[in-house]
Amino acid sequence: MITLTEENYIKSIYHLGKQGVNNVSTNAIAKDIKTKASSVTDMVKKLSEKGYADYKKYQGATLTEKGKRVAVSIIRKHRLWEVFLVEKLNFSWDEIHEVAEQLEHIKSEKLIKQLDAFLEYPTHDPHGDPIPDETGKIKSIDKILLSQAQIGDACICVGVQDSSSEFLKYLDKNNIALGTELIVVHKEPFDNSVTILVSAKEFIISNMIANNLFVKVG
Amino acid sequence: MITLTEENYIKSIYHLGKQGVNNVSTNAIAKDIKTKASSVTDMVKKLSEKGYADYKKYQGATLTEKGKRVAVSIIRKHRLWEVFLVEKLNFSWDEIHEVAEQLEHIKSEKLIKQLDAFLEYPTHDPHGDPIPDETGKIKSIDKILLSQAQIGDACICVGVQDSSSEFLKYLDKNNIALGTELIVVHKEPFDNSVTILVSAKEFIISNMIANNLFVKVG
DNA sequence: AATAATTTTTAGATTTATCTAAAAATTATT
DNA sequence: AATAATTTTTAGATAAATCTAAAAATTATT
Ligand SMILES: [Mn+2]
Ligand SMILES: [Mn+2]
Ligand SMILES: [Mn+2]
Ligand SMILES: [Mn+2]
Repeated sequence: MITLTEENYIKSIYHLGKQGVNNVSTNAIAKDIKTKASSVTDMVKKLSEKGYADYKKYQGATLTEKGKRVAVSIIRKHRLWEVFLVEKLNFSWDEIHEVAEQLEHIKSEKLIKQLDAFLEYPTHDPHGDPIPDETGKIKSIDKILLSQAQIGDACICVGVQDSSSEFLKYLDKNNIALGTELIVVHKEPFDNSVTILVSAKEFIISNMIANNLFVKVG
Repeated sequence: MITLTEENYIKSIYHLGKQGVNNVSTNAIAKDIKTKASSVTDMVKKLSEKGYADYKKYQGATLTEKGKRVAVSIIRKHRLWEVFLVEKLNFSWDEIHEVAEQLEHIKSEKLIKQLDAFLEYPTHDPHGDPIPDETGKIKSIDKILLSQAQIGDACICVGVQDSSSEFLKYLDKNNIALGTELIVVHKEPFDNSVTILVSAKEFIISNMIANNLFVKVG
């Protein structure tokens, strides 16, 4: 039996492990989960005992294959529920994450299988993140951060790095959604802001925005 | 903040309070929740402190208005989710209860409002139980147990008392569903079994079955 | 290489929900 | 009314997840 708390730690280790180092530090998990390092040490020991993680003192944690399977399964549920909320219940993309954080822990094989079918096997969630298939396979498209695009590049928005409500509302306000086409007109060396051309209008976005928006070039 | 455990106790007190006495006994709750009486005493004290229940030592517990509102809200969620599982995800009525037990605790006003709309404001769940409206109002139809029906009564099945998988599968196997029409042909005084006429065929059901099937006469 | 700063772990408490065993109160039976 | 049976409560323990404060180990800086 795996508890909700254990699931959240596993998810955190998975996400942090993706973005850089394999051995995820105690402090990194603590910050992510909003708990104290001492609590993380305890939990990471438990996950190790249960076979979900490898852990040696002072060396951080990594997920075992078993742990990874759990992580991917939770992420699959999370993203399918997000699709459901947007497609079927008319939520907007900035309102879904918190609800999906709860729904991802519902335990029923059949539920998620049927939900997947009901949504007609979506491949990406409303934030552009790929949905792992039943076997845990994740096929990610090649996307780059808008901040990495070159002047003259014609891009399509395909995802967000940060899916906080504040950031998503900013994009809504400025008519940027997934699928929106844009051209990089100028990159200001001084502050790394980017001038983009969206629906025939020029528009300047800060480096922070450009650093959180994924695009596909070409 | 109300915990999942507190919600389950409140739901139990509500259900037990309906079926008979107002002051629900410690033992009754313990049996229902599958816990020990001593645990119930502790929790009932806490619910009382938090204003969800009235409790005096050795006198059992009743829900306050606040407690009742919580109970009805959980029941509303439970039943809406059951409708969703059957109508949208092709679950059968004997598979939904356990999943709904989990889903009923998801916290999001908008979620349940939108789900209700998505399901087109259903009035009853797949077991024939009424779904409380947004304000908490429950309009129940007048139904009786089949065991109470008289010989010659033409009935329509409208609900089940017991919604265990075993009972529901029994009904499925014998082609009895909500909406099925039947006529009471005979009531055997010796064992209280009931002979019914369903789709032009006679069929004997035990008293136990007749005691768990709700019908509308006329 | 020694010292300082930071990170991580340990030790001990706390909170929530549970349990067992015993005591107290209530209810039923003689 | 006294005794027996049952129900309910209390007292004390336990498990999960958290916390604070202090100790230990690691990493960075002089
Ligand atoms: Mn999300
Ligand atoms: Mn997402
Ligand atoms: Mn149910
Ligand atoms: Mn039901």
